[in-house]
Amino acid sequence: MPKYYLTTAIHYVNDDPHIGHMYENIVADVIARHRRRMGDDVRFHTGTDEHGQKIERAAAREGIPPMELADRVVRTHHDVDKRLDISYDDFIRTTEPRHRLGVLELIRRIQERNPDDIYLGEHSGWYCQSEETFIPENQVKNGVDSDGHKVEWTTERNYFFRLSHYAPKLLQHYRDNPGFIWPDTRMNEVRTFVEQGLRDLSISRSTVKWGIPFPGNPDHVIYVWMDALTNYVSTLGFGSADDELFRKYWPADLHLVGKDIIRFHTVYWPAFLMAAGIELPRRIVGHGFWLRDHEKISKSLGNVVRPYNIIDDFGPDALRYYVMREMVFGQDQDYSDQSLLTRYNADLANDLGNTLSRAIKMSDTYFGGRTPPQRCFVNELLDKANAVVPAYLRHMDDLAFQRAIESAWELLTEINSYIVTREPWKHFKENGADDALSRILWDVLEALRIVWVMMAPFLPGSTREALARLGANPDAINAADLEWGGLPANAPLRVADPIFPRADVAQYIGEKKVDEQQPQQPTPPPIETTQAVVPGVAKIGIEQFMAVDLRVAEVRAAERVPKSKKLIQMRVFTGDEERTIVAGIGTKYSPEELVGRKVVIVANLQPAKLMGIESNGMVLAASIDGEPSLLSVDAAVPAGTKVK
RNA sequence: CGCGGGGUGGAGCAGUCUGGUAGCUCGUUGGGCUCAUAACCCAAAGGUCGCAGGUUCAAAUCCUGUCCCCGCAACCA
Repeated sequence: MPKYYLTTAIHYVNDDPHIGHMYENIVADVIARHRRRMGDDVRFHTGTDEHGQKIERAAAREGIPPMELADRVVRTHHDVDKRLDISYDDFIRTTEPRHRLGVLELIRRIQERNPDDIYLGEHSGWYCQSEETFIPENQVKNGVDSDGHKVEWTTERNYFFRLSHYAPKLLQHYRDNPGFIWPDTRMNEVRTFVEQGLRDLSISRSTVKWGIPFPGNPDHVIYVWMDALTNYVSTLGFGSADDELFRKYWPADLHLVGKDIIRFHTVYWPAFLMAAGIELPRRIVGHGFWLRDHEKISKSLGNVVRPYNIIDDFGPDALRYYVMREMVFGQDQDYSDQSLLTRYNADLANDLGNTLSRAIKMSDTYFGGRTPPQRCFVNELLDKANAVVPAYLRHMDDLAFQRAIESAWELLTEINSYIVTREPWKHFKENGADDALSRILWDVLEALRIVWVMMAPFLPGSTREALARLGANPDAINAADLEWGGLPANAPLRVADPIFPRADVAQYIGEKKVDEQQPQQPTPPPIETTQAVVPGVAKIGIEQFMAVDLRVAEVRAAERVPKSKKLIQMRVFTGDEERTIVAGIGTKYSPEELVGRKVVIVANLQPAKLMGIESNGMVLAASIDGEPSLLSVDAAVPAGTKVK
């Protein structure tokens, strides 16, 4: 029995699961269920990534230990996975001892095999004392970070991984294994990145406490990505006394990840493994994102999607079906409850569910609650099934889930068409429940059974129910069950309520719209209020305010900064001199309309370089969601006038 | 010339690698059926495949140029 090891990325516990997490787990689950029934010995893992500074800080803001935050979010992940019927074999948390063993073993093997690959080096950057962390260059302004804390240029000694040595080996691996990264566009992207050369990677932090201590130097914590990636082997017992699973299932056959972290999985991870002398995973698959109105979903935009209501009201299979059917695998796709329910009604209620109802009802009526006594092995439904099933299987293997579902639907459509053409009700009236009618209805039920078997990985719960109603074995969903002839004759079947009751879309959207706009009630309060200004700002004295030199200035010339998105470079007259100011207001204002305008500026700001241009001051503007609105004064006020 | 994705009937999308009558879902219109969840079946209307050139017997598809939209990266002093 061939083994098949697949994983999702482990999810970061700084937030409750949303549509993105759900999607990734659903896709992995569909693959896992499909591989299982095709006869593979499947191992399917998911989990959570719980270390690192973000968690440390998020927990600190709530005034709780990091572990408490992690525990809480992990519970919601467990809960959501359960509600979505995710059939994972193991769930790893990076805070577990077994994970720590795996990470330490990975480092040990690298040090043993390639002693030069991990070395102590220096890392320089803006360091913030109060937050005990390095602040990215772009968040530092005038010696202060975005939260207003003082930063200093600091050099820290860190452990580094000699990633630079692995660029040629990685490129060779990409060449030798064209299927290593999927889809191809991602492969091209990664290859281009690696061809530009790789810099060594800092793999320890002395400024973070929440993590795994670096071996031999407990002042350092292992960098979160090195920590996190190792989950794929630590779950299998790598580094522990019992590594039987590791020996059996590694290398992974498929790592399923979001396209945003494809680089970590196709560059860092393989390089670590090469250095440690461990076999590389067979394939990394990067899926697309769910968008909202063509925009990326993010917490700061407040458009996070958590379709818990949908799951509650329509069942896990409604969501599972929608995400698998609607998204071209690998690409981005818009999410909306509206389109989900439209899909649900059109496909699941009207087609799949309704066909089940009508077929079962007829057989129930004509053949006394049983499947027809006569089976049939020559007809157009059989031909259609024989044509469709291989195509379906091919699409499943190609990760073309959308097309696989479409293949199943080809047969389903044919069934409905067949019913109308044969008019079983008319046949029954004219001839009673004779052999011919028996064969017609058995065809219908049998073809329908095959449709459901094809849908089994996507709709696990509903499929069991449907097969039971059809008089078939609810667990018979394997490759052999895709062949014509599986439905027993004269077996009891069951009439029941619609398996997918139609949704009143307009009414539902009207009532439940809250689900799209607001977080769920049980959701903890937002953890990171990104640059939320108002509440936390400290009071300052008048003398501090007076230290700010605000002045009226006249814009004399303005032009866009080439290649920037929103930067406008201006020459402004401040009463006694002209100076250059660069401002990020290009999304709202054009250079033409700025010229001649009077604006208010901070005249005594330290100069700063933006896109290589020195800016001497800041133009004041009120901004709503990043959309600036300039402060203005009466035209009569001369340039240079002080503002207070 | 930073990296990448996209522009196809009213809406949302396939198709582009491997040129050959432009396809799917929803919606609209007409007809049919009554077994079924006002479901199902048949048919119709509706597209200069962003724009301009080129290659070819033939271009949504290949090549060149160009415009627009969206992510990422770098900038919002």
